[in-house]
Amino acid sequence: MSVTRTVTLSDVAERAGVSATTASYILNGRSVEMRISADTETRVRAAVAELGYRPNRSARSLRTATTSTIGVISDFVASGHFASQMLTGASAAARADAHLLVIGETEGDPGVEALLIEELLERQVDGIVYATLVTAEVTVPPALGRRRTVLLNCVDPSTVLPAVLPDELGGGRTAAGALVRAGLRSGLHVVGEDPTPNALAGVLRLQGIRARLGEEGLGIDGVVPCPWTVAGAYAAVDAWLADGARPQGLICLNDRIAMGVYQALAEHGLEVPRDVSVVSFDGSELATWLRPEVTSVTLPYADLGAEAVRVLMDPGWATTGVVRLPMPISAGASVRPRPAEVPAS
Amino acid sequence: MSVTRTVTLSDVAERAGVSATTASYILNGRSVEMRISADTETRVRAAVAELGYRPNRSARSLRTATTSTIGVISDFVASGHFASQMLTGASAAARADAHLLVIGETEGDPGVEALLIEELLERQVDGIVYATLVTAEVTVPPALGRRRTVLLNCVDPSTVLPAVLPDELGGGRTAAGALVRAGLRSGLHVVGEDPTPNALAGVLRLQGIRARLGEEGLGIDGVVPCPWTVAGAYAAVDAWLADGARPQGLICLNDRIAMGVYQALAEHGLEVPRDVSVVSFDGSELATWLRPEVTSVTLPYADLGAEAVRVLMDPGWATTGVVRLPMPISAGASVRPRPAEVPAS
DNA sequence: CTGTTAGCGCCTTCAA
DNA sequence: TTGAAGGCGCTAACAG
Repeated sequence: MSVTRTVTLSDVAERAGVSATTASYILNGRSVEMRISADTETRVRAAVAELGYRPNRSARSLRTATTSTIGVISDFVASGHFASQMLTGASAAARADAHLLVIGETEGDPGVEALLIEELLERQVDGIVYATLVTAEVTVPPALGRRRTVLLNCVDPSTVLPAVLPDELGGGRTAAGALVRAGLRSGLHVVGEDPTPNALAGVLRLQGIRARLGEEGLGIDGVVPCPWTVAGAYAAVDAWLADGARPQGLICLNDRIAMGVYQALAEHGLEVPRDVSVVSFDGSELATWLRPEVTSVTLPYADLGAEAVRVLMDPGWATTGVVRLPMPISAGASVRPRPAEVPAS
Repeated sequence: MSVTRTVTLSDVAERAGVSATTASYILNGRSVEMRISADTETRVRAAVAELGYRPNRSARSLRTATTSTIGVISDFVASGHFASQMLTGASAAARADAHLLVIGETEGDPGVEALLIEELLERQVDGIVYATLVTAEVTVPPALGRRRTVLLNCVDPSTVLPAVLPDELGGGRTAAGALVRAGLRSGLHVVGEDPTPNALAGVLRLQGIRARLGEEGLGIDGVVPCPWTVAGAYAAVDAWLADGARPQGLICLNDRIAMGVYQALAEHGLEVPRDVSVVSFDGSELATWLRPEVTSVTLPYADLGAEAVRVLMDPGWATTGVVRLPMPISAGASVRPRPAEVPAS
């Protein structure tokens, strides 16, 4: 029942009858390079197992000035309902490179943010991922200039820092394309409106939608403005329908809006997709919960997180620029197939 | 344009014309205790600012054997849809104590789990929070025995480790109480069934429901078994209603089930709460998205996370035992008020 | 009140 | 192929 003292590398070396140097080489996978005898290696590894030796990273970090740790600064990503997938993707990518994530959630407070960045820097993280819940333009704190940094789901026009974000423009095109392919040519409306000043998603999605429709000589008949919430969308669309609107196709700027739209349509006896085709954005679980499941252009959160970490680790890091990841469409049953296609044979 | 060498404590000391010891005392807030002159302190702080000094935690950790870092081992918490709030709560509580969180998401793989625990231990984390997405019984890996550990949202019957989880039994009572208070005395059914073998939530909620109803001389008329998903609940309840069932009150074991139930009820022309009162569990955002908003017994995720960290930091840690946090009810409009109450005046 | 000294555990040149 | 020695940056006795 002795007090369990920490087992150090020299304990292992002693036990194996070698010097700490030799043990260090072996444990760092340099035994071949150092041409260490198989026998020695076996003895050292045995000693490690018997003693339950575990390297002390603080010591190693002090010596090597690396920590195998990546810092994540985020506003609300961790708490976010599905943006937390960014963390998962990042975590998996980090692990693939034997790194761990230290997270600092700022809850949107610049003071907290500055504090947490300082905290990460003191901890000697090998790099920092600066993530935002909402795709937006930001100005990163200057303190980050001193450490390898990648922006996740945001861009800073004032720097050349690498950034990873979804291809919202392409996503907009994809959404519109789904309606075009279904043969819809009129009565097309967008539901939702850009909520925050520096958010990018809404603007770009709308732009993509217009571009794609334009290629077909089409356009949207209008935008039903509403907040990006279920209740907000319901209220706006309910009033709009009560006013006599009879749309053919609705593009909802996110899945929550789609849910509100479904509720409003039901209220007015309109059925999806029989009376109205609906397409949406996010590709969240909510999309699959609706009846019928809504076709949604997916925000590839996990991929974004993983890619950000990959860029961070990449030697060519500095010249990466802005990476835009595709937004795949997740097909539901909310778009009425083109009539001609049904009896195709 | 010199190469920016790391600024060390002795650089600061030199600049301020004092020894490193003195500088260290000052920066660790021990200047009063050490009765250091105000003038000296001022000079040191000025030097820190001028040089942009930032302490190196690796060195400090090596010396003090503490890291101001808490490790979190979780299966799917980070990616989880709303359980990620546990992380937020934990993060906030940790920050309140100047700690940061290092997360290791295992994705349910025991091999990965063992690896990540090792990784955390090597990094000398001050403590470990072992969290699960689903409230369940687990067996924690033995490696955790060597470090201060708290279980979050799970218990390990084979150990005396402190655990923090929701009071599901009380939650069940609360849910049933909502229906009792509304004057419902018959036609009460539970929707959902325990999905996984070691999950605790379903069993305890049901038990709480039965206990509360029992106090009123009531009972549930039956359980409509179904998976804890929207589609699963819809299918089960739709079939059940088609069979002629006409319930008065439904207690859904989670919010997704409630959504499926709403869909099925609508399909059969039944209105909430006019025809059927509905109560549910989770208190997720989804609950507020339904029309009418469903009354839901809330899983206090953020509190759970915060409490786990608090327990971990507590000196009396070892004797904490199992902490059960209350599940508050979030009132919606899905329970029909007792008729007598309407014309109360 | 402040400075001197001695490591924390590990990696890595250098010498053997 | 292995060992001895030094130091990463910081803290904490112990002296003055």
